[in-house]
Amino acid sequence: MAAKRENGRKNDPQRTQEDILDVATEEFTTHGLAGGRVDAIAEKTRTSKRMIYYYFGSKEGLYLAVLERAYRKIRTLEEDLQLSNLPPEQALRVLISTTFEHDEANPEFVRLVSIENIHHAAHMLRSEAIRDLNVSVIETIAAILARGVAAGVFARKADPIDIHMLISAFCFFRVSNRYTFGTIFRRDLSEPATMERHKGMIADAVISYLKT
Amino acid sequence: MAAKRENGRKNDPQRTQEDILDVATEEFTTHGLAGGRVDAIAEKTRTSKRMIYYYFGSKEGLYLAVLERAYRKIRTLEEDLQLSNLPPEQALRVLISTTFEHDEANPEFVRLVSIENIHHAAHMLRSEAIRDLNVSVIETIAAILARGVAAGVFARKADPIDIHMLISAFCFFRVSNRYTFGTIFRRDLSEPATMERHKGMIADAVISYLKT
DNA sequence: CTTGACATACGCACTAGTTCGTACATTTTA
DNA sequence: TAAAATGTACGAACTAGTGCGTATGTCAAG
Repeated sequence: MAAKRENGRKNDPQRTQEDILDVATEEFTTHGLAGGRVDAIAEKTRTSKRMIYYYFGSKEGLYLAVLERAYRKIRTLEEDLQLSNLPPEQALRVLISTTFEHDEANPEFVRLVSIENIHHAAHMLRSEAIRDLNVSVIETIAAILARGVAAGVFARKADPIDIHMLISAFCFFRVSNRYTFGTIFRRDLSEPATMERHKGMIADAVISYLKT
Repeated sequence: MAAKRENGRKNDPQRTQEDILDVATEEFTTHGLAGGRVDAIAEKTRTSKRMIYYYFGSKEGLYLAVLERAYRKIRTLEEDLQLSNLPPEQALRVLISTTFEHDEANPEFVRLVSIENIHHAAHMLRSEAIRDLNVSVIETIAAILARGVAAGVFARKADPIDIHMLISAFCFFRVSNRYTFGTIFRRDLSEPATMERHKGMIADAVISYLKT
């Protein structure tokens, strides 16, 4: 919006807040909630610590803002996916691909969710915006499964939430457990060839499961 | 080993250390490494903070000891599993069942691994004991897969580490993401009926994948 | 179009409380 | 008595949060 002038201050609340959230996301995802330092965030910001408290009230408030922004980002990406035209099997493959690539492309989000689980999802509980999410994915899957069963391509009547979990678990784990898994098995999970193989594997596993 | 006498102190270093480790495990798994408080651990212990530093040197030293003990506990459990007598498909089902139940029975372990991943597996790297683990599982899976392919029951030549990941991801995710998943989908993952269904699902998914 | 009043945006430097770690004293065991 | 094990009390450093003063933008009155 407004260009930055050389001399003197230029008020730009929106940009200041975005800047704080960017830095805070980085800090929290690499050190956790308790491990993240407000002073460290302040230092890496264009602005000061005082501003963090001015806008977000507390460390927890800042963390919650980071979490909500991360979820909001996803929602926008998940929405426009036209699957009802595709045949069931192909629709499912597209959905799985999308989930896979999404987790791969958003490790900060994956890490935030991991952190939330360590804290028993305490902050998510307080945010209605977040809870109401993800439900759309279930409806999408339910529709695909129903079409598949009706068309006779899927033999098994599976629960859509279970299927979502089967897909999500694999895609999420690849990112969330990248470091321990990589260390133990000396394997780089972010290598393109490995990624492609894994993407194919989870899709084949889900589909062959449904066909049996 | 040594019984506790009523009057006066009874030196029992082993027991003291075990006690500290028990409490520390609880503290770290519920608050993370940075969030865990040494003073809180000391208070819940039969002994004092001084002893924590006497035996473990530092907070990180204590954390590492907790981590190593958790891994050691697993190794002992995983060893005696006689699968080479069973037909491949059944052997795989037993292995999957074991993994599933193991993760379910050891949420502290799952949480420690999650915490390690947030810290980029930095502590695991420094512990040789931990790195050399898990390799036996891969050999077990490799043997089962080879037998299955030879016998013609498995059509697909899969990589054992990939298969381990497919299994492990699902079992791990159910426990590690219990809170966020439960919150979003209002589903209690520790319910017996749900557990049984999921255990069957992951086994069926892996096996139908290999048969395709 | 200038001036001044007021709300919002911002920064410095400080405080109160916490947290890891230790010096020192003491007890138990051998 | 020496060595190992343990308890108490304290300190140095860190960390979340704040008091207070300043800059900037807006809008209405002159």
